[in-house]
This record gives sequence, structure tokens and C-alpha cells, in this order.
Amino acid sequence: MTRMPVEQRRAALVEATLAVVERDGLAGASARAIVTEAGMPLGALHYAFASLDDLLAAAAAAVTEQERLAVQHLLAAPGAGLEDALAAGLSAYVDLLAARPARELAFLELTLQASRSRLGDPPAPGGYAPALALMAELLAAAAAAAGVRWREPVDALARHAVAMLDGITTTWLADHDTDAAHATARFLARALAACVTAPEG
Amino acid sequence: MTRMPVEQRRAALVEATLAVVERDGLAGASARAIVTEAGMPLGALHYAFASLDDLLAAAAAAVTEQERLAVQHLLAAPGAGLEDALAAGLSAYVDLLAARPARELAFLELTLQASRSRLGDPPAPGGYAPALALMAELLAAAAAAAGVRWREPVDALARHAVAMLDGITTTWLADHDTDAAHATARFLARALAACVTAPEG
DNA sequence: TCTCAAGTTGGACGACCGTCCAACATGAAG
DNA sequence: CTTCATGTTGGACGGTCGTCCAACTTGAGA
Repeated sequence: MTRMPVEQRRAALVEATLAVVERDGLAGASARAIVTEAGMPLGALHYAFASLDDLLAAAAAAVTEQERLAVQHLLAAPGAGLEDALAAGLSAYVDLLAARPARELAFLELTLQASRSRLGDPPAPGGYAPALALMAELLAAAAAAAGVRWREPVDALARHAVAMLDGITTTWLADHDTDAAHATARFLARALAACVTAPEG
Repeated sequence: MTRMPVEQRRAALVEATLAVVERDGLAGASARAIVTEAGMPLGALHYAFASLDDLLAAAAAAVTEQERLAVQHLLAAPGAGLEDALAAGLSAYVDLLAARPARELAFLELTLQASRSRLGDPPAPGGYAPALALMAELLAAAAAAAGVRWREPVDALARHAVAMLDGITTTWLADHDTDAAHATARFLARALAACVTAPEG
């Protein structure tokens, strides 16, 4: 392969890993499948990463950054009320899930694999932090746009929302019931909207 | 191995599979590891199941029956209010999760594997049905005990609750934050409790 | 142009995989 | 006791796995 900074090589391998896991599942994410996807020779993997597990861990870390970033522009609802804005954003995620289920499934597989490797860890705040921080920002912005204030810490609410998104995902993947997933999204929006003070108060 | 009805053999293999996945993860659930766990010879697997995938699918199906059954006696709160009863039950699940995380992780791994195999399926109501039915029963019983009635169909609320349990699980597995998981459980209990008519109405 | 350290490659290795099936054990029928 | 259909076993097979490393390419410095 042509000369290439190691950093760029690592990024390309991570991207190829995400593509392979999305297409063939975590079980199909072998060293050979990944380097083939990336158009690299077999040896390139152990030149950029110490082991395949290291690459999968890096891919899992990249996921929390990349995936939740796709949700970023979902909460860009116009001047509607807070609950409607939240419901629109969450429903947009459901549509994204229904349109590209393999992608969300791949993200869950990688996240779970990372969770297993950290099962016997100390407290371990974990790599979820970026997703939580992003969701907290979105919630804060949504409240500001609606002219209301959260009655509870946004960090706590953000964690509830992230958990609910995960649950919506696993449940939809199990039954493919898009209507029900939208209903769950509205349920969460209503629950979140119940945690604000009166408008302009 | 001593004579043994095929049905019993299948059940023993499914149980052994759950034990192996809990200990070593889905990646470690090889045919040899499973039959060793079950104390059976290698050939016994293909004598009771057509393939390893069939066994894993059977294990995934057994999970939805078995796992959610563990939650059954969690909602047995005394005469407290509905929200407190729900919160107590959901918090009990969080404690169960924190005490035996590998088990819940194994359940998720098997469920996700099953989800992947059904990715390109027709509508497919899926094997989630028993879990939903059980949760619906629990919610109906809880409302009856509190002397209130659900304002929405219990089936819909049950699906929200199951989704939230999954989300609580994946999130806790990522950050091991038991306090935050309890807070999310209370959040869900409050959201559910907001869906009833006034007591004794 | 020649040298050589650094970067890159793909074949080789041992281990493990799922599956199959020829050989073996078993217990009822004769 | 002998027969034999049925149930059971574990070794063998072809394949794929992750990893390593000897050989090759590259491009800057002498």
C-alpha cells in the first residue's frame, strides 16, 4: 500500500470494520474480512493495531462518537412546543433506525462487545460520556428554544433519553414494529416534557 | 451418555449454552465449549440440533421466556401507591442487573444475534411476545392493586416498559453507574404512573 | 548513483472451528 | 444366548481463524 500516516490507516481500518460489522455482523468481522474491505494487505492490521481486539475496541469507541452524532440534527424542530419538538426528534431517530437497521445493530454489537471486556472493571465512567454530553446539549437547546427550564439536571435526563433510545432500538430490532417504536418515542417525549417548569417562568 | 429423551437433551444443551455465553460471551459459545459444559460428547449437539446456529436460536428463544420470568416477582410491592410500587419493581431489576451483569449481557448478546438473523424478514411479530404479555400482566396487576385504571392500552405501555428495561441494561453495562440506573428506573415509574386515571375513579 | 533504515507485504504456522460418519454400545425381540 | 435396529460416540476432515516474520519496496541522505 502507498505510504500513509499510521493515524489515517487506523481511521480507515475502523471505518472498514464498521462496514463489515454492518454487513456481516460481529461474527463476520475477521481480520481478513476487514482488511479486504479496506483494500489493504493482511499485514496492515497488525501494523496499525496490536491485535484484532484492539481494532474492534477502537471501532466501538468510534461508534459512540459517530452514531450519536447522526442524531444531532434530529432535534432541529421549528418553534413548536417542547414536547412536540422532542417527539419529532425521537421519531426521526426511529425512522433512521427503520431505514438502516443493520447499522444500529452493528453499533449495538460493538458496544456490547466493549461492555463485556469491561465487565470486571472498577467504577469505569466509560466511553458513553460523549453520547451523554451530546444529548445533554440537545436537551438544553430544546428547552431554551421552547422558553422553558428543566426541573432536573440535564445530565440525568440525558441519560434517561440515551437509555430509552437504546431500548427503542433493541425492541424494534426484535419485532420490527415501527408504529410501536414511534409510540414509545412519543411516550418518552411526554415523560421528558413533564420535567420542565412552566413556559417563560 | 446414558439414554435420555431428545427433548431433555435439547433442554440441557440450551441451559449449557446460556451458561457458556454468560461466562465467555457469544464468541466463546463454540460447539465444543457447549457440549463440555453440558458434560456431553461432541456428537450430541448434532444429534439434538441440526446445527450450532439452531441451538443458539433455541437458546435465544428460551431467554425471552426465562429472563423476563425472573422479573415476575419484582412487582410484588405491598399496598404502596402505584408509582412507588412500579419504582420498587424496576429498581429491583436494577439490583438484579448490578448483581449479575454477565447474565443480562448474555441475554442481550443472544437476543441481538437472533435479531440479526431476522433482519431481512417480513413483518415478523417475533419472539418478544411472551415478554410483552408478561409485562402487560404485571402492569395490569399493579394498577388493579393500586385501585386505578390505565388510560392507554396496557400492551402499548408494556412495550414502553420492556424497551426501557433494555435501555437501562445496555446503559448500565456501558457505565456501571448503578445510582443513575436507579434514577432512570424512577423516571420510568413516574412516566408510567402518569398514564392512569385518578385513584378509585 | 549507491546505501540503508523504515515502511510494507503476503505467505506460513499452529490452533480451533462446525460438521460429518464409521464404529461402538445398548437393550428389546427371537 | 444371539440378533439386530436404534441410540450414541469421538476421531477425522476441510476450512478459517489471529498472529507472526522473513522478504520485499521505498525514498531520503551520503
